[in-house]
Amino acid sequence: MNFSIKDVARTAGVSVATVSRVLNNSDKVTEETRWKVLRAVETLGYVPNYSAKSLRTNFSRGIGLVISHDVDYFITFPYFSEFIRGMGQTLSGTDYHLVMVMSTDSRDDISSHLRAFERKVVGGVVLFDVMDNDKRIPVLKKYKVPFVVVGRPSLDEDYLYVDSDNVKGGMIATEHLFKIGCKRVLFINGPKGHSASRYRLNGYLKAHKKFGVQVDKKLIIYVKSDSDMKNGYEIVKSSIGQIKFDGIFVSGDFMATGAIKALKDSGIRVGRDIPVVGFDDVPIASMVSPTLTTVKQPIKDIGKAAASTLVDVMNGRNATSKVFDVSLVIRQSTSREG
Amino acid sequence: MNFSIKDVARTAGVSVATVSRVLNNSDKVTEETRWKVLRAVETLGYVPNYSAKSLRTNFSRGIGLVISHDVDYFITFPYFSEFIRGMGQTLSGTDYHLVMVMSTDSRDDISSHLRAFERKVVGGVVLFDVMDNDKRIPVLKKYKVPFVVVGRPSLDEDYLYVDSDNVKGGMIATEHLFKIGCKRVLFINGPKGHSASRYRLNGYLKAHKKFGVQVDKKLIIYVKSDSDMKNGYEIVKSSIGQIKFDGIFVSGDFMATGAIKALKDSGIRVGRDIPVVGFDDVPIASMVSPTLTTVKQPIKDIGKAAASTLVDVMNGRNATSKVFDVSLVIRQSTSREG
DNA sequence: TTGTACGCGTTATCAA
DNA sequence: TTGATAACGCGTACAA
Repeated sequence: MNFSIKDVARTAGVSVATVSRVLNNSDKVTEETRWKVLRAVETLGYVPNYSAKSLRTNFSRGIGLVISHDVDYFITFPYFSEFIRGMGQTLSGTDYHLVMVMSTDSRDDISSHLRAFERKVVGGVVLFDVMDNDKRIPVLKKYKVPFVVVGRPSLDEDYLYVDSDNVKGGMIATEHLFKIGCKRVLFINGPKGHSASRYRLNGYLKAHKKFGVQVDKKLIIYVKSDSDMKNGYEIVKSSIGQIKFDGIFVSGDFMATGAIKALKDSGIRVGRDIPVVGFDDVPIASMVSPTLTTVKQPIKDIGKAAASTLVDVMNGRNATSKVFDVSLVIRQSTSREG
Repeated sequence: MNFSIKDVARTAGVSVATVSRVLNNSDKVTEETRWKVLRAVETLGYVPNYSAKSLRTNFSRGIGLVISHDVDYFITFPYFSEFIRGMGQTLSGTDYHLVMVMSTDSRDDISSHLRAFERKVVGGVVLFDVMDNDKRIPVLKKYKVPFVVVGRPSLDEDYLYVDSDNVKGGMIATEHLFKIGCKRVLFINGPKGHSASRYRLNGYLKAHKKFGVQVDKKLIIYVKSDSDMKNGYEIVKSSIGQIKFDGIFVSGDFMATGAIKALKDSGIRVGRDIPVVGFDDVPIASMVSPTLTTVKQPIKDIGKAAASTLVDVMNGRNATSKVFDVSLVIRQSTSREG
């Protein structure tokens, strides 16, 4: 039931070399032989064996996404899902496929990436969840593994990346809160050391400068591990009474949902008393109540760009890094009417 | 930088056959030669080439998950994310890897699965999002593609599946609503034809029988396409005033979130006026307000079982289908105090 | 323009 | 217990 290139050759009455040439539309073949071959492929339902292809060409069409065991809950974040969806849309209809490697290594260990590449399970990798000066990058370079980074973890940007404009994001979120009268904006940022956290903080500070507001470092809080809803809930819960604030900027909608719940549970009116701005604009943002004002990132587009950039690199085409614009989506959580 | 088995053999002073034997701990080898080989592997940092392995053995360690282009948003559902996470946890530390194939075919087209299998990109597939009497199943059987089904789409269960007890789920959800005084429970079910929808309806009907409540077919609504939050919102919105109901059972937390929002937007108090029960118990269920009473499915466990079952099948071991228990998690959305 | 023949890295068969 | 070697399906250098 599984035909090989030989069967096609025999059926078409040509040599395997010719079949190969037609299938990889290389070299010259007459229209007639091309037609004969394609007809044979069709009748047999021939499907090329990618293992053989990969072995022969030393090239794999697997797009690697390595996920460390200890942070596998990352998969469940709406941001990540949407990102993968974007990659999928780019890869759809191509011969490339997404390979998720679940490693037992810790998140900053590159060996799983390397192994997957050497095994030819993947032909390149997407590096996400990157830290400042991520140590994995130089290693990938050293071993010549094609890769693309989601985010910008270092200043000497000597690698390909796709990112959204986090500085602008942090800025417009904070600005919006200032504009509606906030003076002391609590900033629940992502984990310290994460590149996105740094850029967003930058934007937050910029907005302060622009509006002539003094920065109070006590208002800047980093979540310990990765951002999730519980963090948002607990941080706000414990901040109430401890720190004075009249607005909240949360680095992630999921967390913001938790923050809002904490306010509500404390009898504080979201919007009227304390406005809240999130980040990402994932689907739940428009379904929670109050609906969430947030910084919209084109996550799907970032995923698409990551995939196409990586494929380009894998094929030796030159590609360029991209930074995507963000925008503020104003909803109920910053409405003073609420 | 990429060593082959030959290099290992040369370094260890043995033949490639011996190296292969050691690496696949087949056959007999003396402790001494085994040690020599392993040492050589270690020093060279040898990593086997899976393409070659796959070519030779006609076996692929890719666990296939085919996603149709037209329903790719499925990826973003919390249920799916958690499911993948479960699979990942089982696969972590093994040589198997998850392969997501984005197809351009429609969802009931099996050809992408077949192609991925014939290409040896995957060695088996997970079939999810199945319909009653899914036509893909007999085809997979015919072509001897190892597979496992998530759900139970047909009565002659002549295939391996993992599922949760949807009948019980539908039953305990409805029962709970009856117990707190509801008489007319609006049931927003998944799409018609989906196997899970059928089982949950079954449970819904059973509860009616048990409590001696007449079933009003007008109260049973199927979402058109796949369940999402908007469906929940719009269905409830348009039902208010049209149909009399005093409780809602929604087949999915995401949709339930939409349903709750619709009630709130209409000035109806969730819980006190109209209690709502969801399904799944995804993370947002405990973060929305009111928090959501829901049927908890062990989604991650289902994912784990799907992966391990498929690996068993791929290796010719015999495996058994599994049905996972569900339970009711009572929260605020069914509290009369709310 | 087309065909022959080799080799990619691995496993399995057969001899030794 | 170990080694030599054929074969898996494919692409390509070289020959025709």
